[in-house]
Amino acid sequence: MLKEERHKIILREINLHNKVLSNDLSELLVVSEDTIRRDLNELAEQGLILKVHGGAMSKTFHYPFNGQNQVYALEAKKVIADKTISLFKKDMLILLEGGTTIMEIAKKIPDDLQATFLTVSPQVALTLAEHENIDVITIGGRLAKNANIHTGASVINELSNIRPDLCIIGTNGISVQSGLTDSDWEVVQVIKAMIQASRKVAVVSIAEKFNTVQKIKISDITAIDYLITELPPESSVLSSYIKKEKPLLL
Amino acid sequence: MLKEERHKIILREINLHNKVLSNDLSELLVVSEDTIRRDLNELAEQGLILKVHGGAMSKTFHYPFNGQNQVYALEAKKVIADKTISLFKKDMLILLEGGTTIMEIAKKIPDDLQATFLTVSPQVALTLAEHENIDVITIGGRLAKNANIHTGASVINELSNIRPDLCIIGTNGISVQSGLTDSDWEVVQVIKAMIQASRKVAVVSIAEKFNTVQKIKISDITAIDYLITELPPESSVLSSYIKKEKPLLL
DNA sequence: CGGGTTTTTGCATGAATTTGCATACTTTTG
DNA sequence: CAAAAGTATGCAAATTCATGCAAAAACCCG
Repeated sequence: MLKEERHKIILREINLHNKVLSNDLSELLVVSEDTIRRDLNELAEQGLILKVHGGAMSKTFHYPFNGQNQVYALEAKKVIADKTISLFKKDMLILLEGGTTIMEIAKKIPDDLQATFLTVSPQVALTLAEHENIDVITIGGRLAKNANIHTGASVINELSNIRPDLCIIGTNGISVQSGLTDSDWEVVQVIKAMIQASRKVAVVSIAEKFNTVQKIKISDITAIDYLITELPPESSVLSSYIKKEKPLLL
Repeated sequence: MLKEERHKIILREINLHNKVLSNDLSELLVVSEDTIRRDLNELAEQGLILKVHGGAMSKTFHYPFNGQNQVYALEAKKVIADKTISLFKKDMLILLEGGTTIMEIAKKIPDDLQATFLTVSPQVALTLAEHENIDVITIGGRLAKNANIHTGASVINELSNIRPDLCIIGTNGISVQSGLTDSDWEVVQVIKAMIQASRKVAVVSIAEKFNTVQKIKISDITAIDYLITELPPESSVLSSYIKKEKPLLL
């Protein structure tokens, strides 16, 4: 059997069934597993497949949603992401909302972090799934078209049954007077439930959103444990948000 | 024996079997392997064949993966998508699984269709959300990394509480003997529950997957109402799958 | 036909590729 | 954390390959 012939059969198997085990291939092609491994490595180097422990997978599944439009204030959001990730510890149960800032966080999570993530956003779920060592659980429900997060009674209900260590929400409006605000009633209900469920709440927001107010109130600032922006904690914009040392600035 | 004559025979052999071994050719044509090698090199230079270690292979057979990250057998899947969409009617409740074929369906749904879609795949959910007039409900759960669909007890449980009009599943293996099969236990449980929940079940699969068997059984062919491939319904490959006019071929 | 030229062929040699095994190492799993 | 499964690495045997060369065959043209 020619090597290239094996390669074709392997590619076919993967394209047909999305994944293969070295074990099965070695039986199917009647060669040693070493040879199969060498084949898989070659195909992976050519970028045709994705090598994983014990076999290989189709690349097709991974990240079809990368062609996103440009993210506004991307650099600031990356800074926020790094700060936020410093809160993540091993074996934590972490609840993530949706939005572009949260997406940056999901992207930048270190590959060696072991933790379980819950999210109401399909995009965030898919991004999280790229990291080997984390478990991803999606809280399903009606997909709100504008925000692309799951909403509705079932989401609220599921949230009432969990108790995450930490919850990260990106807000639409934040001000000392009105607290956290948003413009979509359904989304507000979900975020309220998220805050209610979690032991600690972190709000991530670029400085530009500070002192803006939307139509519907989510919560007071006092309910927030961490407030994370791209600015240094001692920044003057932030000082007015602090009452009795809460929230903690990062 | 003239060189050109040998070349013709070699090309015929390759077109016939898609590959040749230098060894076999040397016996067949009663010349030394060196000569065969020289022949193969010449043919390869003319771009007629693909020279590989130990022999040569057909060039045309060199696989339907055009670029990288491309969907395998995309055209076939688009044909399947069109056929499948013809089953969708106004106000239906339709349950979709995941996978590249289902993704093509999700993309091609007409914008004027009013219906509610349920899915266990974040990718499918996001794609569906692009269409104005449909409601999208994600069934959440633990995100299985390899298949990118939600699995686990919560998914099974949620599925037991709904009764969709139609369920579309893409299978991993399908054969008359073993029915629908897959290689991932968690995924199998979900698909079983999907079939159980739904009034009608449609299976979509490219013809290439027919008569392949994976390790875990999902269901018998008799549980399927519609079987949709890129081939015309009268195709001979399909006839053996029909017992008592079920499933209906599209 | 025939002699010179070109092309083709087979062989020898050493180099390169491929494969399976042994070993030590890493990852996964219960 | 220990057993099991999977992986990387080096190595040796077998096969295949490139190259140079000389003999054989084919070709050309008068």
